[in-house]
Amino acid sequence: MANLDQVFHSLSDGTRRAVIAQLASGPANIGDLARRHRMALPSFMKHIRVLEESEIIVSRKRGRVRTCELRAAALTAAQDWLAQERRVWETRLDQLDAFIETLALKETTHGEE
Amino acid sequence: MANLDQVFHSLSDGTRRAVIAQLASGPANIGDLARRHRMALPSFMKHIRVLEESEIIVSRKRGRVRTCELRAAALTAAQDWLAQERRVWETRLDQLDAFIETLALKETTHGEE
DNA sequence: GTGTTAGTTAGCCATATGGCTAACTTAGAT
DNA sequence: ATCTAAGTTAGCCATATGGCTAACTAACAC
Repeated sequence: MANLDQVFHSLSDGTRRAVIAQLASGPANIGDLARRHRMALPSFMKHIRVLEESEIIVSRKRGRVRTCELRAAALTAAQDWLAQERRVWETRLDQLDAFIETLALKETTHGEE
Repeated sequence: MANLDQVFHSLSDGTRRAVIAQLASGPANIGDLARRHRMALPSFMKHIRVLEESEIIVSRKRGRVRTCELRAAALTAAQDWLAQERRVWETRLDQLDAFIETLALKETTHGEE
């Protein structure tokens, strides 16, 4: 299962996010991907490996070309974590709102006494 | 504005994610936060600084205690990026489905000829 | 078979990361 | 005025990161 540390680490680099964006519109092989990022192949390969270890992409080699493909599951894990935290955060703010509302109400009541 | 590199980097560490989770249910001061993570204060402070530089939290000091609070905007930026990529990804899969559907239809038609 | 092409491996380098201790600075408490 | 508590700063250390070049391997093209 995708490890959040690795997934978020993968996402923390612009080159890797660009690769993800490209793969979202369909599989591609490493050469094509690398050409768009002015970077030596071995450097680029490190990014591919990071993405692969975090299970954001999978790749397989046929002949001498390796093609990469996006796996959505890891990204889903990241989204889920964020969504959950947002839920907690928003619930709290709602309760805070409600609390302030009751305070305001009381003051009005007092004011009318 | 929150920088995605920094935001995702912040999220790539379990300690920092735990801090975010705690702050989602309300502000807290650094001492309280640190106590839950068996870690020397200066080490913990580095995490706080990372979170602050990525604008995920803000903090201010009153007297000698510093209290931290979550800022949702940075997390929203991360969520938005993920959502956008998912949109591209899913659109493509839908089109792929549709394409396969038409293929299947054609075959059926041919079969009936 | 000789080249050429697509990846890969090995290894170098500078900087960043994530932990620590020790020593310092204030702010409150007595 | 002292003592204590909450942060902070400085600096050490091992490892990770993100880039590079050079040299190697394995396919495909002629």
